[in-house]
Amino acid sequence: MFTVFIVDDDAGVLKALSRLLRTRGYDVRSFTSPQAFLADHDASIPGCAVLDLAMPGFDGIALQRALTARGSSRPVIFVTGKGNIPTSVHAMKAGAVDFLTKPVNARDLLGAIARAEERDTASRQTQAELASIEAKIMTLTPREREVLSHVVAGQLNKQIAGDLGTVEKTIKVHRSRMMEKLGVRTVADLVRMAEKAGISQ
Amino acid sequence: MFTVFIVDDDAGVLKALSRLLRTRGYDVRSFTSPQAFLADHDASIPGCAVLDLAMPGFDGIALQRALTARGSSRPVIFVTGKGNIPTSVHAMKAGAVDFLTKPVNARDLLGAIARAEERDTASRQTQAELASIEAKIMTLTPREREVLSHVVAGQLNKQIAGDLGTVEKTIKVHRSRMMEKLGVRTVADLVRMAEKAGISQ
DNA sequence: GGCGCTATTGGACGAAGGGCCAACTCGACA
DNA sequence: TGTCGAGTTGGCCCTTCGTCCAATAGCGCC
Repeated sequence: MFTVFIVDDDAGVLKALSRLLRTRGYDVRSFTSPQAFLADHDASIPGCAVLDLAMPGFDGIALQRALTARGSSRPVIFVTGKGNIPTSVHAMKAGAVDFLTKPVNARDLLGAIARAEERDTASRQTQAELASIEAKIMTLTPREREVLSHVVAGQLNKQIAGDLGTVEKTIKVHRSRMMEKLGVRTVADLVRMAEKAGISQ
Repeated sequence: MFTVFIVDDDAGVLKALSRLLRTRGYDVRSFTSPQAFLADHDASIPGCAVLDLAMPGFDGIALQRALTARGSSRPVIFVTGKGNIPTSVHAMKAGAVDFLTKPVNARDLLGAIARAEERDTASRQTQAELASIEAKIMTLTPREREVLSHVVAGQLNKQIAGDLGTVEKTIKVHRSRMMEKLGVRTVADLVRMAEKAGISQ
């Protein structure tokens, strides 16, 4: 299920868009103010935000920034009645999926939402992958982590032992347990996993 | 040296921007028509394009598309006197670095060009890296390439031999020559190189 | 003091990797 | 016909890796 969070201070727009999107199978949640949207916003729900640009006190751009600031990668689609080019460009540079002008064309909006969904899905997938890897790395002991970084650097057990001030035998044990905990069987898989986690770049 | 290719049908604008950019140390090349710019355009020169959006017959957006179509990743900055939001959004989605409105603010333009330079440098670096890897892979014999893909998949020599219908000894020879040609000494380095080249995803 | 976790090390053995030397086959090319 | 590159294989030897069994030592916690 994909949720569209609509934020617009115009109740009429909110209602019209909600109806359109619900008929297309989206779960819709409407908010008349940015504050209401941000309060208790659950970033873990797959979805995108459709934001009105011009809202009193707290415009869409600021809302986009607030989302980014709190680490949410929620895709954003802007909808505006009185925007200008610099604003639209700024929004796009800040990562907006699209920037539509009112009256909103249904096809454009649905297209933008489809792209937002793709982006959200992809981003969640990478995030989940990264989180899974980091969780596994968390289970490693400090020594095992050291061995990990030396192994992905391509060092031999003997060399690692020298660097860590111990003997090859000890490295073998750490290495074996580390591979076991990370759930990989070959060095190739280990390196790919480490690359995703950004180890030893 | 970073070159700024300016395309504008207004000679006055061309002259003014050229002067500004030259004083900032950029190499500037001016064109009064998209055709003149595209003719004999050398994509190997580090630089970015500053395009006027509204030009007779062949607008900036089409020019951006033409650049993309011919495989050039030349960063593009738009400058326009009479653009609209949908156009600016489209340009940004197509990868434009920035979309400025006339009269162009010098600081904005210089900022955009600085970002374009960063992007160009980064893109050229990745391209060069990729080209270097692909060149090395080109020197491999077909058999060596097969062995390469099996090695980065984490297979043992014996398993590779089975898959390729030969014996372990033969694989060792191919493997050794392959590593030698690719200039890597460890499997870890090999996997990282293969990842960049998009092998076995 | 005992328990669990972490780090350490030893011996032993089989499996796998890698280098060196040598040789054979086959198709392309001069 | 002879040479060359590519692919193939053999033997020999050394290094490296992985694993099993076994054991010691320090540290924090109940």
